[in-house]
Amino acid sequence: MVQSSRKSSAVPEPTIRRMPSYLSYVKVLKKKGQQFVSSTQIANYMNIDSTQVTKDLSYTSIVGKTRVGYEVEALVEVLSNFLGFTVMDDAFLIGAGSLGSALLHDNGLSQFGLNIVAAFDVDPSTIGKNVNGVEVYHIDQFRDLAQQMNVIMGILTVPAENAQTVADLMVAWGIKAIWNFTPARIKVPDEIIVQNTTIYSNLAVIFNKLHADRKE
Amino acid sequence: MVQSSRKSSAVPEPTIRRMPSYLSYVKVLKKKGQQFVSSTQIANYMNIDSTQVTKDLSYTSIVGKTRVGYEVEALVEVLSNFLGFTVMDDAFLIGAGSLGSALLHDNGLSQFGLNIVAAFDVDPSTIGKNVNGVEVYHIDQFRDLAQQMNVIMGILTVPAENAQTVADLMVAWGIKAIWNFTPARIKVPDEIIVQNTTIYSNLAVIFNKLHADRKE
DNA sequence: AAACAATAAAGAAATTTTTCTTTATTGAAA
DNA sequence: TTTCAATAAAGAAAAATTTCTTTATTGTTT
Repeated sequence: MVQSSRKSSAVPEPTIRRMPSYLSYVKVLKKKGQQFVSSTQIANYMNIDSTQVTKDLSYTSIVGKTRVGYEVEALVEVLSNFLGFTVMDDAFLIGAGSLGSALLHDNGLSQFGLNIVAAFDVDPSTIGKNVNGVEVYHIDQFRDLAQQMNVIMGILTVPAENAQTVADLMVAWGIKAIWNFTPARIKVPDEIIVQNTTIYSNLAVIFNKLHADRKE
Repeated sequence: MVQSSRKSSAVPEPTIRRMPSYLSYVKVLKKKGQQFVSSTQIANYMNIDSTQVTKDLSYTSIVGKTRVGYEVEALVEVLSNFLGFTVMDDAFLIGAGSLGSALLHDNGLSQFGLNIVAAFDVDPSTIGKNVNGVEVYHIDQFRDLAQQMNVIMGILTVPAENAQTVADLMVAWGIKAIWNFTPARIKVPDEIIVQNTTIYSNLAVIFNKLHADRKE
């Protein structure tokens, strides 16, 4: 079976995944007043090879200076832009349970270009509440609000068994991307972007390493 | 700069990362009473190539039957064991803020072999509370409890600026693996396993795809 | 009973990603 | 001023991962 593969971009996904960490780090340096940072310094922080950093940064417009490194301020600027963190995108969050409200509490998201404008649930005890400045509505109000609000992303934090149902609603209501925090794999039309984020994969990786250690 | 690379295992990490999803899915099938599952079916669910599934499963001990597939019950068993989800490991969680308590509320973790036995914080308003059955202690009590409890993993959900300090404590107190949910990159001795889990990487990937679409 | 179709498995090929090597540049030290 | 060392950048090589191809098997249909 062959999978349809939209050549997502010229930039390797591993590179994209490392960049937010570079950015976090360089922001700290900026705060400290450091003016230049070398690939070696970033690599040391990240525990990766320095040529990896150079190569990753070569996908952006920044150019480093031999023997000096990259200008910190410019690098923050360039990375933020490159990653799309400077233009704010609006999102809805559906499922205001424990994970959902943790995300609502995470003010870091807005720093990375994501603005959660409203949350939805079906649980009467959460509806009407205001979580860290975000109003929780009944899910039936989703459609009306979505049209008013020009929201392109839906954050899916409902129980796994409801994931597909809610995803279908999201698609019907015009969402472009779904950030799926449930372990369920949802089916959506090709043009909809889905990003699955499940922490259990990470747990598996840890256990695998722990186990390997035990065997050695 | 060359990085020390402990050849973590013979099994590719991407494979390890996909396996928990296979497991989740096959568990659902088991509940439904389905007796066999083909690589094609799993691949279809996961939206990946079916040979990928076959190859991934070949790292385990299971053997499929031509024209039939894999026995569901056996597959659940084999995958759970392979991933180390059947032996419960004990963990401490440090930082009982919004993300921390979301993790405490996630009963799925115990299904995947992780048992959070205690939580720690410095905030007087959370100390002494019981979150979903887990007691929250002052961080000073960490050492005593760690020795009593044979805990091998520390879950790090403190603010980024405290990550290194707390990681140092964890190491000093004999933890073997750190699951780092902060954006900070921590420095620990080589033998300590660190797994960084930051959701912002996923956000970057989504934005990258959204952007690519806009450009097309 | 024979032909067919769906599948697992193993290995080869292709692709992607990382690491290595080389070169040129430039600030700092001698 | 000259030499040295640290660095970025580009390209080559290596390694890892995914996809493709082939083969053998076996349930189902004719």
